[in-house]
Amino acid sequence: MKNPTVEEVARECGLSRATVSRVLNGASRVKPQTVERVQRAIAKLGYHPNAHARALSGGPSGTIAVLLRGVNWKPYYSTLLEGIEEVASREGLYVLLRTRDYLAAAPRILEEGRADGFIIRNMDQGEAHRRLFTRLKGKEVPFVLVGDPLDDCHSITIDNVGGARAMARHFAEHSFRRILFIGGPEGHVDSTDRLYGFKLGLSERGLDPATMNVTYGDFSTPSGFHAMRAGFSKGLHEAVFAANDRMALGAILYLRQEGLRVPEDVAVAGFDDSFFTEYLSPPLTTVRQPFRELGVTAMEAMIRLLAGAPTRRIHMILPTPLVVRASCGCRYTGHNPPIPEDRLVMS
Amino acid sequence: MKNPTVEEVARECGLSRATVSRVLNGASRVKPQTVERVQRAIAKLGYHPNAHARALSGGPSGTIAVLLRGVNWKPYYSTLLEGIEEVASREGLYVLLRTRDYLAAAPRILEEGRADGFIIRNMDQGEAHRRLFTRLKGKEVPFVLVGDPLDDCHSITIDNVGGARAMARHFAEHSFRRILFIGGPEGHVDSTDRLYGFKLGLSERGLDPATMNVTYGDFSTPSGFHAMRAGFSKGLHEAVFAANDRMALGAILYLRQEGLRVPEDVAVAGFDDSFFTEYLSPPLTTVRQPFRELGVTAMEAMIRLLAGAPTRRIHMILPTPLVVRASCGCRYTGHNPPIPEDRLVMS
DNA sequence: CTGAAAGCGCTTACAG
DNA sequence: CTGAAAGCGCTTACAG
Repeated sequence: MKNPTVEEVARECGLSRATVSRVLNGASRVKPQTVERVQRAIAKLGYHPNAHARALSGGPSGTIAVLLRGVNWKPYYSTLLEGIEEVASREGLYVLLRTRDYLAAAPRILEEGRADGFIIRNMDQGEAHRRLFTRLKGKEVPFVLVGDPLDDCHSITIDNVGGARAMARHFAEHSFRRILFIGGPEGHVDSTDRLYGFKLGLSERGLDPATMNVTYGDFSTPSGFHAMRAGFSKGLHEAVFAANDRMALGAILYLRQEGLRVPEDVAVAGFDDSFFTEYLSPPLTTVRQPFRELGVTAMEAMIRLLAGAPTRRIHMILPTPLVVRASCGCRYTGHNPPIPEDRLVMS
Repeated sequence: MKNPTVEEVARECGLSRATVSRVLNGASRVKPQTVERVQRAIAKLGYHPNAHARALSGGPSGTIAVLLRGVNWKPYYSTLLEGIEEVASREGLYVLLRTRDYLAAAPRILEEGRADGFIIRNMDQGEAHRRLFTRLKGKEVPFVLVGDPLDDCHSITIDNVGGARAMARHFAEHSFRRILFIGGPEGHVDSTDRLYGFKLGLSERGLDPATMNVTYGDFSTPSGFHAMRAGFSKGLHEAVFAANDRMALGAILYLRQEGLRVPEDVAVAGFDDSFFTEYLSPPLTTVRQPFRELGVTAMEAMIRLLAGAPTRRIHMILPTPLVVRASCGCRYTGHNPPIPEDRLVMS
């Protein structure tokens, strides 16, 4: 059974295709009466405009391409996408998701006219990204970056520096002296920013960042384990700040293996506030990343760009609150035994 | 700068649009020489066929709609999508992802011609799903179900029954007698199947399933905690099997609070093999869900359907291996301290 | 406020 | 093996 077309709607209500099309698109200069006639016919026939015909004749495709780096899918992408979809669905937009070698796929998506805009998780491979961005600008297709910001692009970022800085201050309140920082892959923007913010916070409290030890992992739990061991060989630390929660977990596993108690012997903190942190023993002190808000904000920015609004660069930095639990040595009066609802449901 | 069109490619190589179009689509009856001429022109101009024009004139849209229930995003969706994308990108297909009220969105996606096929996570709301499936069949748009199978639809499922049954047998080897099953929401297919399989396994080993206690949660960690408490009030159990890992975690948290040791006092097992299970103390015995394979298999089935192949119903059930660690009382010689790579990267 | 007509960029019988 | 022409379903100046 074929879909009805504008033609048939027009016949149904005794008007022309042009008129039907007009009421379909914002009813500019159409008699209210006529609008109603058309709408009745549309309802009666169960008419839906064909997306391709629409896009081909100059309209928008109604879809936004979301490009995320997919090597090692990250569960937080779920939350990010949730935020993106929340806004997209409200605006009647569709999401074209691409996580596999998206740098290669993006130009095709662009040239084939499949997306009205792009939301891109900018991370490494700066050169290749640059080329993509230039191309997008050439075509005047709007795009917003999530993560690593660039001066001349719209971007939504998380306050890595501020979060780490707050953690440093908290460490200072505990009067920790011998501190270990476990970073992600060397050169990774997020990790670098967190290290920077952490050092900043330390010096603000009169501590010399140079006395701090630094080892590196790759954000995975096992790498945290090994980075902790490497740090351990440089001497005993009172406190460890890992650039993400999973490495913090790895560090805890190592300390436990060595018979050290957390936080009595060594305090540990992470970054992300992943769902499991509150169930660790002790519950992990960390920094919360607002993933859902990141998605919402990025898509809202996209909506504004699509509306052809201002040329002012959008540069937003979302706050990253400190979440103090017990692994730093604080007394945790929080939700363990567990709160009624998970923030993140896993099955 | 505008994209080149077939017209321009045709002019460039001195041929007609028809011919160019032919080499674009499988080069049926075109002189090899000509093919080459056209390809050169395409390369020279950096030509990409417009997706909408193509779809409008009878071709495929090249996109598959993936519908997942989004209320409470589940991290395992990341892994499922990874599998789907792996195959999709290999086949040059795009993924239109929808997780928000997809039952309402699906008809629009269908009628607007946005997808050549649908991959749908069928779970609850049977009636509404049925209507959607009928509609899809009416339009002859192929779709494959992931999860709950239906006789007259193509589907890829996970062996819930078999996995739970294997767990029951394992419990029998431990000679557990007083057993508690913690289910998901009552009536939830996955949970029901796991309960069924578990009972099956017990009776196969000469144990009477009727002696087992059952309490229910909603798959979240806190609900596992409370379900464990509810079970506790029915007497002491030697072993607990939770319908997923997060509830198993909740159960462990409750037992710990009560001063009971796992597995010495109470053995605990879960289902899913989520990333965190191996880092729990003790590492959790569970059943592995092959999420990536689920995605791969579903998309591969879609490819076959798109190729217009056989009308035989596709009904696949993927195996769910038992993962024996320490929480059941077995000696775990596995990867803790952690293995070099996470199966699931979290930040 | 409404309609007839051209055009968006492709594909596919139909001729040759 | 190749080309001229019609058509996919819509939108948008251009007239009126």
